[in-house]
Amino acid sequence: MELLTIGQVSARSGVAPSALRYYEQQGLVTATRTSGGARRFPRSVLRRLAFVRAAQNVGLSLTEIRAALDTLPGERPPTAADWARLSRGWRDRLDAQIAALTQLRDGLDSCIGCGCLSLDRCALSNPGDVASREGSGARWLSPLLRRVPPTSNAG
Amino acid sequence: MELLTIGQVSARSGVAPSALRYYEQQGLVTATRTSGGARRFPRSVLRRLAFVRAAQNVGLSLTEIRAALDTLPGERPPTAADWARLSRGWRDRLDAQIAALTQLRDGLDSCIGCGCLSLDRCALSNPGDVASREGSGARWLSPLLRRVPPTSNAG
DNA sequence: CTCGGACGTGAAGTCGACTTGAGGTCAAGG
DNA sequence: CCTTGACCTCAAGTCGACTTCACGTCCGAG
Repeated sequence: MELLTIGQVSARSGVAPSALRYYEQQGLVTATRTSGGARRFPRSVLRRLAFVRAAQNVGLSLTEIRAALDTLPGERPPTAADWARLSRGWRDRLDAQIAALTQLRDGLDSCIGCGCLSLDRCALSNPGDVASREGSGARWLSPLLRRVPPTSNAG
Repeated sequence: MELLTIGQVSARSGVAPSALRYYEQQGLVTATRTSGGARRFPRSVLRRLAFVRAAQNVGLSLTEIRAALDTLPGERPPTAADWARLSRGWRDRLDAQIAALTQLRDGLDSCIGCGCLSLDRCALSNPGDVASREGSGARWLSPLLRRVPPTSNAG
């Protein structure tokens, strides 16, 4: 069994068929077609999906993930080293996210006592001390802590 | 100057007028009206907005924030202790978020070497070891690390 | 009296990552 | 032959937190 149906890929990866079709549309995965038009995925799609999943957890958008995947060789199958290279940059991202959250928590600790919540001075409502520098932008938490895909039924 | 116009509130809080109208609609803030129909906000709205902002940074949805705000007394103006009470529960949330991210990062560290990215075993693509337990749900990172409001122009 | 600017409203649009729905095809089994 | 189930496509819907738009109003200055 060399090629997988969309149902098999879905079952093995946990990614919904509709999401797989969407991913194909977005160029994140590719599939050949049977004479009848049904998708057939190579086994390697599972690793690709794992990468997508991991990248999402780190906070990358599908666009960014696509860009990363596009740097894979293409002729030869990607090696472990390829995957490692792609995910190396994530550490910084995670470190930044953790730092931002930690700062927020520490701000919380110091704020709980006073209940100040001053728009200007409180580390909670204005973390990173970035506020009111210029009129235009970049207040509050930078877009470091971004969405992680909503896990539909774990609410 | 006891009451503030929407423009003044916006300028002092960094919250766009459209957002302020939206917040009023959602019951997050209240405003009286002039004879002409223009909103007039009490100064206390600034503290409320700071609270909203902080709660968003911690990852609460506006619905949750509204629920929290609804527990405020209402007759008497909220005290520092009130605000502190509301934000006390956030620490756990932040701790959980930090823990999840840290776990993810540590998984990354151990994965970068091998580049495995196995759907089943890799801590990166399958953090928390929750996977493949049951067929239905709750794989991947739980919805702990959720959206932080998109900071419009800080991209 | 007119103009500009700040404000009002309700409806519709935006973004990301999908899901849902309607309607159709294909292969296997009874 | 007919059904069932897995698959297909394309369009539209969903969710959250807003923004944008089109159009109308109020107020003070000139």
